[in-house]
Amino acid sequence: MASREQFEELARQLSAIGAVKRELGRILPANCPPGSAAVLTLLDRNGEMRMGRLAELLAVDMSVTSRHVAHVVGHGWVERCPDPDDRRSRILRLTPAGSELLEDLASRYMDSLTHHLQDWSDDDVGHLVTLLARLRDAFGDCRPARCTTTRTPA
Amino acid sequence: MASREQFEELARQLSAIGAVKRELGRILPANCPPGSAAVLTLLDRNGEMRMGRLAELLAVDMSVTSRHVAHVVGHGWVERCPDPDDRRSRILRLTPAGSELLEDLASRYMDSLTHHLQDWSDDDVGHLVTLLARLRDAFGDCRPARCTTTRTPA
DNA sequence: TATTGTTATACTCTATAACTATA
DNA sequence: TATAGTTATAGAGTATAACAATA
Repeated sequence: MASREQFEELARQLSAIGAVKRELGRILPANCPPGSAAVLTLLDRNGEMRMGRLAELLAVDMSVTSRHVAHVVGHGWVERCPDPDDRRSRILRLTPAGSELLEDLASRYMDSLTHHLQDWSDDDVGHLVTLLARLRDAFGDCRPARCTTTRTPA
Repeated sequence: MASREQFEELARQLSAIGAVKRELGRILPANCPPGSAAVLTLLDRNGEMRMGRLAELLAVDMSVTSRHVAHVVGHGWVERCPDPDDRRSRILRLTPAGSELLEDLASRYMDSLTHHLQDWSDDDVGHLVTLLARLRDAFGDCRPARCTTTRTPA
């Protein structure tokens, strides 16, 4: 188990890493904010899925997911298909235009990261990726608890 | 130099780590949003400083810094002292109340991180902290360029 | 009655631009 | 004329709550 000082330092570094996230966000196309990029990436990685599942992967409330999805659907990057098994639900699927945009995003990330991480070895990046994945995993489904309380029946 | 796939994966993990940051943000006291916590932490770590320097450390525009500082000053956690060397400038200094709050924040981070990172070794955390610091460093001062253009003289 | 998803509203964070006061 | 900092305004992200449609 790590020390208190280490945990404080970790909290600090996580706060500071926001600058890197913002910088990577700035290289995106003007009509594709980071939230949209996240949706497209997850659909590409995990295949078609329903809103609820996407909200889980994004680790945000479904209302937030709904807004992000509305944006990418509006741009033709994702389509919302009816779910034959449950008519309340909708299946989200990447369109060819969405895949094309993802290619563009990958190039942009590549450009920025090769520029900033010139002296990083393959192992350095691999190690960081592994630790970040492990950290994310350690927090599991950490979305705020939805208020499931049915209005007091009487 | 790392591969394109690794860089894509890094971009993904950085996006996903937002969930961890949000979760850590949720454990803060209601009157202390993450932006305020960041200001207090930096003043604690680096000692008193001017607005411009703080903006640099936060890696955000000075207008953003100004808002955050107004909040912590409003709560009595930081004081803005006149700078004897330059009357345009103000020196920011942590107050005793600010130091006290930082103690509370450290406990909260400690609680949450010990809970989530139970099976992490000292080395695991140390390694992650080191790599995050190096990543942040690789991006240097990545704030958006201020528009310094003097209105076209003619 | 519970669940899936949407919409309305509010709050935080960030950026741009215009402004004040010094230098 | 340039710099330090503030304020006004706008856009993106997220959370809560109320709602509609379906299970």
